[in-house]
Amino acid sequence: MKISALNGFKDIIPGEVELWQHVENVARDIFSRFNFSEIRMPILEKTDLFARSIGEATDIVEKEMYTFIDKQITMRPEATASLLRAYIQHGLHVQKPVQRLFTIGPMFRHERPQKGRLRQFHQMDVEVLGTPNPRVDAELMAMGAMFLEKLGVTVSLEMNSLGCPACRPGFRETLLAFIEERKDKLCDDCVRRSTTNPLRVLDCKNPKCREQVEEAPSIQEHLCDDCAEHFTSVQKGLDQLKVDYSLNKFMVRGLDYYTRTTFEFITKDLGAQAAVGAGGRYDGLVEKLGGPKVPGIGFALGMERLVLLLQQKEEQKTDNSKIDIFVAGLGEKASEFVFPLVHILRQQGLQTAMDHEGRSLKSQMKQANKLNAGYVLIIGENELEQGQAVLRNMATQEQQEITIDSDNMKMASLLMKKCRQ
RNA sequence: GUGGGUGUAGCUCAGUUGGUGGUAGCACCUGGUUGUGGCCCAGGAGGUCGUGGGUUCAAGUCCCAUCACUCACCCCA
Repeated sequence: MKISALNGFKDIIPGEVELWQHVENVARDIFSRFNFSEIRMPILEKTDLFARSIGEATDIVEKEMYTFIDKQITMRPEATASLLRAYIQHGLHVQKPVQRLFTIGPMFRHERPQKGRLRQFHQMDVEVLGTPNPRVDAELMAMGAMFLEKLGVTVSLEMNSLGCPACRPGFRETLLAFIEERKDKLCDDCVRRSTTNPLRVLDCKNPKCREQVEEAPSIQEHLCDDCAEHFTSVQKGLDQLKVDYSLNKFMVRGLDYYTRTTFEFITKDLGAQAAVGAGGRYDGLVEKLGGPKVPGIGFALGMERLVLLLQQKEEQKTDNSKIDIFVAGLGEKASEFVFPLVHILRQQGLQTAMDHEGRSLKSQMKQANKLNAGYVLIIGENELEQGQAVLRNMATQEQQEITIDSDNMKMASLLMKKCRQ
């Protein structure tokens, strides 16, 4: 029986991994422009951490976590909880009143895989801890937009406010009353939601529910004064930074901890998985996890989704990988001479390849061509006897004779010069 | 957890009413050039037709089961 990877788990093989590196490189570039520092956390945490942060009643905690039951530890289903745990544990709030952190890595959720959704998936997670300032909300969204634009994916930004513990319960009641009136016209899922998470009825995909919900009360009109002021300030900030966005009173978020600002970067090109990035404010969460009473806001980008979008955009990304020099040794004697020389070239910093299979020169030339080598150094029995090797420039097809020096270091520095000029 | 679709070479796919697995394309190897790449030409290698049963003289093809993949629902990045 052939062994294959687990369902929902994927290898990222050469040819594809370059795109991932590209996404990460762009992210690190943009995030550092915004003064973010990287943090890396372990993948395993105590189960309780996620139960407390994400919410006991959410699907993620109820049935999607990879948990070692006997040890009460869980592979993280998202990054925010772990990041906050590290923030609290190391007292990062004392070192700096406002922390701007990001992390990149795998997350695990036992859901049924589909397009843009795997059981092991990768997120880039960005968090700002220690400031309630609505400008930061706008700044974060602007950074996300800048990153996605730099990558070259087109998305739309949608924003909403979910209020705070002062105003959301009131809205919840108003909404429940509205739902109760037309319960018979909603889908089964929505009837269930009305008891588990009424806000979720607002973003049901069912067209009939959408129709019903059209007239539903808007949370944006039920915010308390503080939340309303925060909400308008965020919008003002986005306007100042010239970030395109639209308000979506139906957008709610799945995780319990969100307060006030929530947002999503949405694409039409990924089927059911519309969100390539999403997040929001979570002002009570750090305290809830036993940390200082500090507000926070953050968002996550789904890397699989970004990579899919990039793959769709340009069918074949031209392979730019290139090596400096291919050393072709012909015959056993030459191979023996060439073997340590190649090592010196690598020590000197040249990307160097050679063949170990004793293949013909023609075959080795083909390999060199495939590797996109800048130069090929040809050394066979003849060259060894005459003390002259051939250096071929693959682009210009020009060849020149190089004196073979028994001192590999001298030979290497000569080749360095030739190859790098 | 629920529903639909698909499983043939490393990849993309042909395969007729059941009648011997394809000179198919890409990729790989060798040769055409005593020791010189891309293009071209010739040749080669590569398969338990997802797996296990069943029907039949005969199954890649029909039936059942199972596994995997995939899309969607739920949920979510």
